[in-house]
Amino acid sequence: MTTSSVSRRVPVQARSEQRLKAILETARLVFSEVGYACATMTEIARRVGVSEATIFTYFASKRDLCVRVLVTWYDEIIAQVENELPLIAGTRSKFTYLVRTHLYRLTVDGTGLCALILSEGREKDDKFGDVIVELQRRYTAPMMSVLAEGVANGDVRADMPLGLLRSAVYGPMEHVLWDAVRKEKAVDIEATAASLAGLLWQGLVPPDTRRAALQQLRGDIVGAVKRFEAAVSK
Amino acid sequence: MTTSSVSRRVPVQARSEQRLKAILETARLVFSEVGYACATMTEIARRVGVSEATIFTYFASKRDLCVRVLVTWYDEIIAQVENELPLIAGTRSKFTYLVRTHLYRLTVDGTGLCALILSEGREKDDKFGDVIVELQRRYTAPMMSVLAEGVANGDVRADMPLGLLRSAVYGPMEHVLWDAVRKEKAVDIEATAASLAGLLWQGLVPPDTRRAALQQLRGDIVGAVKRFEAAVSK
Amino acid sequence: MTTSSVSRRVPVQARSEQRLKAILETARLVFSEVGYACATMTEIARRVGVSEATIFTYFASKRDLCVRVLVTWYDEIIAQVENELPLIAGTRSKFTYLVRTHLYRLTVDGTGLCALILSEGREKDDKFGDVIVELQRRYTAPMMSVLAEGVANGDVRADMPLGLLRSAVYGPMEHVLWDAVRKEKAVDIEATAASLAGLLWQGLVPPDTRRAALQQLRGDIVGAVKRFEAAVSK
Amino acid sequence: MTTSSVSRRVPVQARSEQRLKAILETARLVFSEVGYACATMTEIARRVGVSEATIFTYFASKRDLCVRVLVTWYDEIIAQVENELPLIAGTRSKFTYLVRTHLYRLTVDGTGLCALILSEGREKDDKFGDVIVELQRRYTAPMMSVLAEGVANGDVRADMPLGLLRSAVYGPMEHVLWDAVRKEKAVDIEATAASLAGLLWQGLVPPDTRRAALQQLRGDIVGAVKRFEAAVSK
DNA sequence: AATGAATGAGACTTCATTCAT
DNA sequence: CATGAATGAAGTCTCATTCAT
Repeated sequence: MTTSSVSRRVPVQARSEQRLKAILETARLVFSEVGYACATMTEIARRVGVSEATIFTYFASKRDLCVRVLVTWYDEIIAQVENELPLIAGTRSKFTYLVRTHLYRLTVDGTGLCALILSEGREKDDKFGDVIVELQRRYTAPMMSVLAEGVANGDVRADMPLGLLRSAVYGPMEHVLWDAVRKEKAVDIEATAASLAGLLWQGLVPPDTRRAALQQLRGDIVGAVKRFEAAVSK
Repeated sequence: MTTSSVSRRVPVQARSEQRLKAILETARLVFSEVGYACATMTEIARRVGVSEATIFTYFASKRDLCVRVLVTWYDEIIAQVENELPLIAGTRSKFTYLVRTHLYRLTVDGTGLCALILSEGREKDDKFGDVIVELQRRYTAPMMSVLAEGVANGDVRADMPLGLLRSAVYGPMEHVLWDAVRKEKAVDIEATAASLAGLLWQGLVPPDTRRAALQQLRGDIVGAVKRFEAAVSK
Repeated sequence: MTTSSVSRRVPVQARSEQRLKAILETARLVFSEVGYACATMTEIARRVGVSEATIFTYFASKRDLCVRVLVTWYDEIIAQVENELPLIAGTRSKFTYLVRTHLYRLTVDGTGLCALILSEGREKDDKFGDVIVELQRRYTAPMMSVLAEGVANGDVRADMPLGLLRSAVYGPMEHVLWDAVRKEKAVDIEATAASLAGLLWQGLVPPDTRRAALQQLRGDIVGAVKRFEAAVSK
Repeated sequence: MTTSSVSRRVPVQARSEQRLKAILETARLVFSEVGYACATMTEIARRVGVSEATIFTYFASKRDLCVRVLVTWYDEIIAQVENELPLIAGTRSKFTYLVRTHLYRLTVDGTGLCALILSEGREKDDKFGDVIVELQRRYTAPMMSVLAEGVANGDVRADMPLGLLRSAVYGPMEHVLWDAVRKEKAVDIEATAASLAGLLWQGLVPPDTRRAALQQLRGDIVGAVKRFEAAVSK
């Protein structure tokens, strides 16, 4: 009311876009906090400061709003990763980066969205179609690449399906965060990320690394002996 | 249906207990499938083949029914573990057993209950009071003991909080199963359990034990060789 | 259970009658406490210590039970009054007796039944038919007789319809008791009865009896004196 | 119906306020007729001609609706009395005015609300908190003042607690009206008010008024005699 | 006679969604 | 574009009542 009469020169389109963003952000919060089923359009509208009807001029339905929230969220984080990951070298470094980033994201945005995805993503009557599955696939793609790469160059064990490795990586992180939320205690992201990355990486490296190390050691010794014999025989 | 037409000699009490069990089982299914909020008494009643009102003669409320479902489920699995675990010797064997059992349970009952617990366990307005938290604690107690024991006797790394280890263990399993559910493909429990247990265990052992020793040995030899070669080449 | 095997020689009929009485008494209590609508068969059954179904073998319906409760209650009090009233002589004494008795009854049984009658007796869809009206009529009959008698012999004012007098008498008593119940404070029946009876009786006596006579006498004397003075002063 | 086809120029706001009033009025009726427990939102909605849900956009709950009905009703009548009472002089005139006004109110609105207040006001589980008690207090405040005033200046007997006087005053009126409702016959308000006020007032005046009249008479006579003797002795 | 079990009908309440303005 | 108002559909829960045993 007060605002509209004074605010000049805000292009019509812009106002709409701001509003759209506001709704998306608020919805993200609300869905995060209480889950899809318990979230109400009334609450979202109230927080944004518009009427419920207004939301329906931007989004066709509650479901639609939720999907857009998820897509937006994923897009942000995927973009970030796609920007930063290439700057990092080494399988292990990349792995550690992804772990930290994931943990960071979840912590900042609450685990709500995560829970949302996990909870709602599994309904039989695929309320959200395959949207979530696809987003999840895109989101985990970089990690999958890193792991695949690792497998290829021998940094990562090749004796398990990649899918299992992915679970072994993402599972703990979600678990850590739910724990944190449940106990309402803050997580020391950096420390946790480092610990988890360490533990997981140790689990991920080929179990034969030690044998390999032995092989290498033997190679070294054999080489040294050979060189020694060569030197001696001169 | 089948029963009702000829139902003879079903002792009065028995009928009631069967009903109770039927409701519990059906409710377990329904809650698993769609979560607490989306599950409806109507649907549960429909599947059991009774009127909604009947359910309310057995359970005071939807919440009550759900709590009883969870308690029942946990009680079963906890009992099983408490029976079998003592028969197993060795930290690693116990660990592997617990992983397999957990995986097996989740697979058989669907991950629904698991999701239920994780989703509903985190609501601010503790709809379920501390019931869930306590159940969860009892359930994970054996694993925590095994890990603690391992830490004590040097089988398990001592450089991380136990809580983190727990997350590192349970997280992947849930993840694996959601994946399976999402893709509606069966899980080869034995194989998956073996793989996961292997991977996780490798992550759990103290990073410095044998490998570090190997590294040191190799370092020593390489150093010696170098010094020797240097001496020779002079 | 325990009882039935030992209790010998209680004639079948008697057991039934005891039970019937027990139900009636409990129902009276419950209806008194919470009113017809809020009273539940479950609660009554629980207090009596029988199953709900049992009550339905004694009473056709909740409504029926309630009517029987009222009839029983009225019958008791009506019988009492019909026994005692004839022993009392004098309009005013009878009046006072009735006031005290009414107050006493209501206080002992709680005002609940009274409220019940007043609340439920006025429903359009005469749930209770004319049962209540008729009971009420029988109950107030003695008081009406006393008042009519009083009017006949000049003890009670004749310038108002009897119905109004009845209201003037019973209204305050109910009011007093509701007040008491609302404030949860005990009523000093004797004192209150005396006060009320006094106040009401003073209102009931013909306004013109003694006072009017007095007025007239005074008028006469004053007139005579004036005339006399006038005559003298001339 | 009539409105909807042509509804022009009904200001947006107005429609809503009309609705609110319509609901309040209808609810007042329904609650009056059948009491709180038996009144259903369905019935109220049906009579107003809206859906049940609509009512819930105006009132948070059945209880809320009922409270608002009561408050509205009381506010109206309290306002009226506070306007008119100061214009009247003399304890007795004020008393009579209040009796007539009360009777009039109750007759117009039915005694239903009154019953509602009395019935619901006494529930143990203070469904309505102290709302009713407070309203009742405000409503009867003017009468209490008048009575207190009367006691102070000797117009009203001082030998009973005010509370008892209040009961003696309000009780009969409610009784009269219930009678009327039960018999579905109209009440001649003016006549009944006059009669009741007369009867009650007579009960309320100090019982020694007659003795006072006698005293006065004797005084008159003694005075006259004195004047007579004085005249004679001249 | 007594009852355990079951239920139909209906209560209040919530909420996503529509629509005229 | 924004919204006040309205609502249908559905949800949880209550309770008097029935019936086979």
